[in-house]
Amino acid sequence: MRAAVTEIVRSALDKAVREGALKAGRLPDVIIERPKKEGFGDFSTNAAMLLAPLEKRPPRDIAAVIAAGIAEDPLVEKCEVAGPGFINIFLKNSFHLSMLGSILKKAERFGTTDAGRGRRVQIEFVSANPTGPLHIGHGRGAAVGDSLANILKAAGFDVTREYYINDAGRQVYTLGESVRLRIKEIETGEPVEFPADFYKGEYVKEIARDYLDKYNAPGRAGATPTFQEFACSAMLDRIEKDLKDFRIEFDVWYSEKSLEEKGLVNDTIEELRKRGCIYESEGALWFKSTEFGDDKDRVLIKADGERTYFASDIAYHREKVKKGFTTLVNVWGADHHGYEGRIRALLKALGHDDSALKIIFIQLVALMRNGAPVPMGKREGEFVTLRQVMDEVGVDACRFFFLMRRSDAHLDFDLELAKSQAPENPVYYVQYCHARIRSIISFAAEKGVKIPDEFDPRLLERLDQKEETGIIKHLGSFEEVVERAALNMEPHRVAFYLTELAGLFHPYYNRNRVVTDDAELTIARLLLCKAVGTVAANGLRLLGVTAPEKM
RNA sequence: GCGCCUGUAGCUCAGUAGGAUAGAGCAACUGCCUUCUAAGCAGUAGGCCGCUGGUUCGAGCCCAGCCAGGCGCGCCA
Repeated sequence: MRAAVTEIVRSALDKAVREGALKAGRLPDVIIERPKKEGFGDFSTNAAMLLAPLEKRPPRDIAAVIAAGIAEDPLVEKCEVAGPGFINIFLKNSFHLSMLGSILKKAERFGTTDAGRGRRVQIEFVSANPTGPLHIGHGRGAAVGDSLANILKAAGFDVTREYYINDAGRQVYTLGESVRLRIKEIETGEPVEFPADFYKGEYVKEIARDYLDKYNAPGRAGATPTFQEFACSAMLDRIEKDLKDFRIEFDVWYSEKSLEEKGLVNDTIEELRKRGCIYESEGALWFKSTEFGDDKDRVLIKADGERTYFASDIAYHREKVKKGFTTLVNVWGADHHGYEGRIRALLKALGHDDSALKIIFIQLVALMRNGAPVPMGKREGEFVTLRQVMDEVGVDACRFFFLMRRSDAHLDFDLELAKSQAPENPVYYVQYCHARIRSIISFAAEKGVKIPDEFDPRLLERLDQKEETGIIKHLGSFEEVVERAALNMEPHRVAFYLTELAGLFHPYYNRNRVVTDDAELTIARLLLCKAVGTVAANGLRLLGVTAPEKM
């Protein structure tokens, strides 16, 4: 929609240059915006103000020339110069009506564009350590990552979802040992003393019991996995199940352990060494990351010969780059922002442009109940799990709430609000918009009114109320919203868009009867309703939220 | 101390690439409505966009400095 208007303005500028009304100098990029005020038209441009210094003429004079050209376009109702030199463009209602027609035609495809031109994007998210269940913070990252992947796909990118499994190193070892102690506890019936850094959650006991059921059964023979292997894989199963129930599936589960097994960690260190980015000091092996903008150099191999976590991370990111993605997205908890510098340093050290890397930081979630914070014991593994929250409020509300705010802003998640079937709950407000439309359509069907697949476009001219035009205009901006959400990697824009759409539709419904004795008007309004329902469903799908038929 | 994020209406938050008189929802106040499903309507009120300076035709947005809150600054993962 905006593209069409951009074209109109551009050709008016070209024409002015051709006719000598403007100098043929460099024309600035045409910026088209949607004015906040209705009186400023459907679109406006500040092109004249940008040209003023180059033309050395008052912006309003230039605006008048351009506006005259724009006004000649058949799609344009009128074109005015306003304020310091804005050009306000008012489109003919027929333009909006044809927009509605094209939305109905595109149906579930409406909202998809080819802005990404098939460029490959990898988005790595969640990547929680398999040492405990997913908590509420992981949930937010999961919702953001998954929805962003949907949005990028809709905007024409080729998206791969990836989960990096930290199945090597100290933490999973400790998990295995924790399970071993619990098993001992069960077998001996005596309480066992647990070291401070061991995992003490209930899930460890469950895994211990599972292990005993499976491998200590009488008459069992054959190979027995290590506690570590068993515990890690059991934890991953749980995580995968939680995610699946949260409607998230990954294309790739990438194992940290496999990096080591394939010798990729060594390869990466060797490559860095060849590039002169490695040195030894105090018995440890260092990556000279400060040469590439990091705060301090980083240890890869400790004096005791152990690798650091970062050593596998450099190998992992080297593999990502080798796969040929044009964009790498990492969704991290805000507590990881200190890692950005070293990863960027690595990419630069390997000779790559680090601007391909985009890191999205997810701020913490504060759970609230009726406006008061829910106390979250951080110690002893007593955190609120994603499972608890999605079981309590439902997946739809949970996902929507995670996506209602910018990722880098703190989120107050009110459990009671999320559950309530009340207008102040934005999830129900939006979903109900869809359900209500389905209900209207089936009511019409009962009355024998069917929505035709093909119709005379002139029928839509009955949609002549300002409110109706307003809804159509909002529908028309959906593609731009998806595109912007994709390019800026801000899924919350879609959630806001949907809340606004519902906020336009509900009042319209309240004031206007759709199914009436006026057959033409009924069809026209049904078509409008259908379009709203389609866009609501398309938007909700991007968020991973269902669009119910009934509520 | 250094780095990152945040600071916008009573509350929770939007604010498009620097544009015009800064918006929404909730809460509050006034008056209505009860429907194709109740999640509504009309109106009112509410603001030093953390503070100070700068950049320019124009700043909530960009720059510098301060203030406040959160997070991070290991040969931890």
